[in-house]
Amino acid sequence: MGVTIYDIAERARVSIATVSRVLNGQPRVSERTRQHVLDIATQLGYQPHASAQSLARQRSHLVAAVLPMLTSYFFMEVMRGIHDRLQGSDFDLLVLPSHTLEDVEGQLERALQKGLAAGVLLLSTPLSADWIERLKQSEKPVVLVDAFRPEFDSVSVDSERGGYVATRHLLDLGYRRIGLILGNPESVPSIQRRAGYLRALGEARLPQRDACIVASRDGHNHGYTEQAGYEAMCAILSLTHRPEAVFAASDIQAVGALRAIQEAGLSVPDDVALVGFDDIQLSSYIGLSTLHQPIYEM
Amino acid sequence: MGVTIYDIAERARVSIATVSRVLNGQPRVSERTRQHVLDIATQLGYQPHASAQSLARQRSHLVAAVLPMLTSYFFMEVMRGIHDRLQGSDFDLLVLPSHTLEDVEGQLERALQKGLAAGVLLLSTPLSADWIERLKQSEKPVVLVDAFRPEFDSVSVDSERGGYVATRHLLDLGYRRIGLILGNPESVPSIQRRAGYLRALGEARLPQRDACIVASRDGHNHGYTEQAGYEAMCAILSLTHRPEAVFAASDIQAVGALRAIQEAGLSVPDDVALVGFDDIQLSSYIGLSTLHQPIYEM
DNA sequence: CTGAAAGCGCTAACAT
DNA sequence: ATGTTAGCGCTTTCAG
Repeated sequence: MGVTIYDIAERARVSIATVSRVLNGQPRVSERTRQHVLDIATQLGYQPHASAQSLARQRSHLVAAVLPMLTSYFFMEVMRGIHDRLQGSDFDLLVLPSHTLEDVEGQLERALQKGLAAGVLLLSTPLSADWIERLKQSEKPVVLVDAFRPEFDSVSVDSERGGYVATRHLLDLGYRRIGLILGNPESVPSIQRRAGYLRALGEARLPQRDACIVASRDGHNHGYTEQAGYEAMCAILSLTHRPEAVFAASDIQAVGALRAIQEAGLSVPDDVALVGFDDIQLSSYIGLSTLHQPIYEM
Repeated sequence: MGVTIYDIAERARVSIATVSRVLNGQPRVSERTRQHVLDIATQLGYQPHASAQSLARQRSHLVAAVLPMLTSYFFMEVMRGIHDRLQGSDFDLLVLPSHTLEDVEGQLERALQKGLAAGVLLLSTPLSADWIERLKQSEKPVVLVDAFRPEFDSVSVDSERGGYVATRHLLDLGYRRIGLILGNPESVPSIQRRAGYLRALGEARLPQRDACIVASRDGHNHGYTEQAGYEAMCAILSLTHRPEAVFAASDIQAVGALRAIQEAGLSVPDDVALVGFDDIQLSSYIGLSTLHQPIYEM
């Protein structure tokens, strides 16, 4: 069924060691046998057995990425970024997505499993002190994306900037009471967008009212759902001093928020201005600013 | 560095065979030793070596998914679908994304590599007769998603329906000359959306003008880019009988198309109506209709 | 119920 | 330049 180096060795009348050397491009082989072995290998359609190779070499060619399923745009961009850098590196990508925060631990466990991945990528992943310790002791290179810990190499996505820009936009339009709809409060992008939002308000010397900030506690998709947006907007609409404008941290939540506004018999933007974090429009602001070094390390 | 079954065997004063049996929940072990071994295993923080296990068992716990990077929405939904069904199956997902059609072959090769993946998932992937043959001989279970070949199990995404609904919508609004902007013509979703578009026109007994259908030949992201949408719209605008409405097969292309319209000094929808395949809005139409059986097979 | 031993396919000393 | 051999960590007969 599967062609092994033994099959090649037999046909080529050499030892498996020689075959291995040829296949790995090692020096101490005569040009003649090299060609011969190579010919037979292609002729037989040989493919190395990935697991056997990993076991013998004591290292795999897989990179595990633990990442939350947030908005599709975010997810896709991150995948694209990783993929582009993995191109030609002969590393393959193992994705360990997490719908909820609870999923994360299991996926981290997976990512650190012996003999599975050579390196670990953590995307927008909240880490407990406990896990930081385990990651450090894991011997595997760990890179954080869209999060920062002094202990690890990291790459960041400027979610803070996105939050700032969107809020600033509303301020420029003249709105003063601005609400904010976030995903789960522990979610890294939420924390950052919130920071950007607060920075914009601070610069405008406007009061920061906690009641205007509504984060979702629904764990599903880390709170980045239409339903979460709907509920958050309902909460905001019921405030005494209702905000004049609302910034939803993701487009999917904006859709839910819009529904809430309409059901309340209000209109956009006359009664309440609504700015979704329209992923496509704002894409230019989100630019992935990468630190290349860590990637090459793996 | 890594705890092996030898370490456990030594501490537990049993053979590695027994340890293996316990760890695999096999029957012929006394309850006493079972507990003992289990205790020591957790105490030592044992984790099986993934590659060693795959090699010995002659099967891996990985599923390879070859998928094109189309629109983020499509990508995400598909990932979500796969992930949900992989949940609890102890299979992990290896993603092999393709930016262009040329990438696909390399990824297919990867997916079929010995000892790597236990099963292969092909998403919206155009297959040559050559590859169909190789896939059939690969011994691995192959499942097609958003594509159909009698040779394999398949799951479909109703792109045809999406194309139909969108076109129908424009017809209902009274438009008669409707243009269509697609991704690469070979791309499966393009083919299907085109079919849906044609069906809608057919039902309305309207002529099908090929000039109104513009597919992208830019391989990048299979033609699903802002630039491709822009160019396609430019081509459409230059037609003698310019369409009154245009349906772009993806939202990202619609953005490019919009830019083209504006640059031409025209307005939407007065001069040209534009319907993007707004992923969020149409999400209900795209529903993944799944065939569960193949998944369980793997 | 448990242990010894033979692989799984490949790599990497260590010979020759 | 090439072959022999001992693992890599785990599973799985086959004996007992």
